[in-house]
Amino acid sequence: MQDNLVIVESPAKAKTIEKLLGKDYFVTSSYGHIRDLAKKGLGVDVNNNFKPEYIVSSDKRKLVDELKKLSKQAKTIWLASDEDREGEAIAWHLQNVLNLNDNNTKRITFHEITKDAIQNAIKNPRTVDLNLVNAQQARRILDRLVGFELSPVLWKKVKSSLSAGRVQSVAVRLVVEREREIMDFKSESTYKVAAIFISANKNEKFQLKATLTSDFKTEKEANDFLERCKDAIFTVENTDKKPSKKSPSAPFTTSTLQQEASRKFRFSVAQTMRIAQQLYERGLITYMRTDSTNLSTLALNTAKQTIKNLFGEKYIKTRQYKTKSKSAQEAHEAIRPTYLQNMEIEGSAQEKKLYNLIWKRTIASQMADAELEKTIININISNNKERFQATGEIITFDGFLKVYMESNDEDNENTETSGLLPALVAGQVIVRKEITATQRFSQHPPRYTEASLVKKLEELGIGRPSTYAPTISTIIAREYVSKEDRAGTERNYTKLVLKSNDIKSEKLTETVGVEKSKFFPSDIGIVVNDFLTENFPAILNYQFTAKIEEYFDKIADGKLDWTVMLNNFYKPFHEKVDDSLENSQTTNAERILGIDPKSGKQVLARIARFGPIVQIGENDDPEKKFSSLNKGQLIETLTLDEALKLFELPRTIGKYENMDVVASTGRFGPYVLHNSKFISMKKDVDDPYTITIERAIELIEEKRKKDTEKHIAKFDDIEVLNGFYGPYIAYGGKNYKIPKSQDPKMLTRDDCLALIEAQKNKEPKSKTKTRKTAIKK
DNA sequence: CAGTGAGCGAGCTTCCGCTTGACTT
Repeated sequence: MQDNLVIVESPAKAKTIEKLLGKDYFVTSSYGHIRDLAKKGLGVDVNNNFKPEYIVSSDKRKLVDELKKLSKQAKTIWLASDEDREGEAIAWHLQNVLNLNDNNTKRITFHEITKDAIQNAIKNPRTVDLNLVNAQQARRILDRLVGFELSPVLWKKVKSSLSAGRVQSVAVRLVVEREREIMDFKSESTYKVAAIFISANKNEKFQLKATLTSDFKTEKEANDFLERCKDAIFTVENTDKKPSKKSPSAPFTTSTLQQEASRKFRFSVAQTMRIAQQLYERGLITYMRTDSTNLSTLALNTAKQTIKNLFGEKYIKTRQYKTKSKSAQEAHEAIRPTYLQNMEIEGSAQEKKLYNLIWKRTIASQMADAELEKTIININISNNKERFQATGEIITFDGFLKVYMESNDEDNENTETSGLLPALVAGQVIVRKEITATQRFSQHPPRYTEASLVKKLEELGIGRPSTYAPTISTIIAREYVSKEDRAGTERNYTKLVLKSNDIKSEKLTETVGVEKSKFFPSDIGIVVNDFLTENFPAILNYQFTAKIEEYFDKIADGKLDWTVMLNNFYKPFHEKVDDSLENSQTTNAERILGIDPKSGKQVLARIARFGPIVQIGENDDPEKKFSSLNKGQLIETLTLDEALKLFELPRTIGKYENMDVVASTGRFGPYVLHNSKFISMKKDVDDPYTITIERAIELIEEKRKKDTEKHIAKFDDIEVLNGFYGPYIAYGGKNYKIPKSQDPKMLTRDDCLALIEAQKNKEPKSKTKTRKTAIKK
């Protein structure tokens, strides 16, 4: 056993550091925090200066025993957890739980895993910084108090098992408020005018695209303008050339990586993190949970060399990026390839893609600015005060654009910029070839994607790199929000075209409102948000986290006592909790929609035990009827007509083989019911309100055919079936794989039994798993 | 899997941030 025991947070990091430190050091890891507030109850004694009750979590007990043993054998213990608030707390917990002595325990930190940095750290040890630890305790305890006092209020006033917290509740608020902005949004149309000009001289050939600098509100105005253009003379007023520059973006942090992977590859944030973790564990990239844009000197030098080799000296520009977020704790580097000279790696398609993206972003960040030349040509209209403008942009030096271009959230369809413009001179007359006025509609603010929500949270300083993905999972798991697609609707628009001396008006249609993987709030999400913003505005305030972070900073600087800070927060907060438990209304989002013309009874929408419903008849009406809302419908926006339509299902549409055929919508979408068999309707093809008996029979027959194909063979109690993932064997309620080498049609009973036996033996030992990720009931 | 929509009320639920596994379909 070595004399020196070094404890870091992550095992992958431990491995690299051990290599750098040599044989006198044994490096191991704590796997993050080793203990936490007690799970049962509050875990904090609010009447005794917020004394925390810390418990080593069950899945860490073995590890802690191991660390205890190792620390007893070592002469010196080096606590090398991260340099931030959480890392300091980990060191402190280790010291306490492992009963480490002050005289042989040393706290070291480094933000670069290089031999120099680590040896330097070893030379300059310190003791655990209790102020920083206290800032972490304050953070931890405040989050516990908020979460564990607010959630029970929701259980009582809204629905059991709900949750609230400093981070998740604000995330939900963002989604709900965006949806409300969209509900209130009134789309307005304008007429945008674009023209194509050609030369007045027949020997000179060019086409110049230009747009009018102002829009028209109505079709009449646009038409009048085109009328005037008929006789107008178009003259180049002036041309203007301006050089401009584009600079590369900073290297990746967790959130920018999530955003780019989402925009470029449509990865979910969890997916991105999973892939990045694999790259990290294989030693291919630096740590993937970071808010730092910092690059090590080693990385800067390798980048320089790599750029020089690939593109030449003039593409190099060494840059050090300042980390934007104030809360940045600079414990890590930016996310970058460990070996920048490797542009590509081996691995799965996804790993290759993500790695290459990280490589490009890192290399680009150390490359020269791109140089552009922007040309603007203003075109005067003889009988109009408006003017046309053509803009062109050419790249005079590509610089970093050679490897990387950041994607944009908004698809900016309106900005039309061409490349090189024809060389025109002021005073030159040009001729119109075509002028069009197209009706365009203003768009509602975009719904959040996973990545854009993360971006927004980061801007507000809410959440940390390690929690962005879990926060998204939580608000989905609680069913406050859902990630959905929407088909979009058709919209008519008008286009006026002036060609020669005719103005033609065309009626066109376009599809609008198509959504892919966007966040929509649920009814329960809306109710919970409204309740919380009404009763606990301070906590739901977007600035709340930023404000308390200032206090945590003061605690870390030793300028504020953490218990004083907590007391100042907790007293009014807890009073509000008590007051709310006592006095606030329980809420079920009830909304009266109107009167059912058939029965004359009241129609009402509300949240019931299993979700949102509409109800015809008062609560005390013994003949009241219910129906669930369809997917995508919200209580807040449901109309009386939509509500009544829900009661048209289930619908008997006819008979087949002497049995009723019923169309309806269930939990899994629209279906046809026949002979007590359910057959799903085809998405975007069938509609339960309009489906005919002929089409229903088609579906029934189709299903039957599929079912017969499903059964490949049957031997008494063993069946060979065709499943979603291919053929398999079903026996005793369990499924077994069929190796690719065997033809499922040729299997005998004995073959099957052999396969079953073979797979039974290597059945995995069942481990008890209890993690918060499995939140579903 | 394609329903229910209350009801006695017991007993449970819940936070945020550090870390990796071990589940399979």
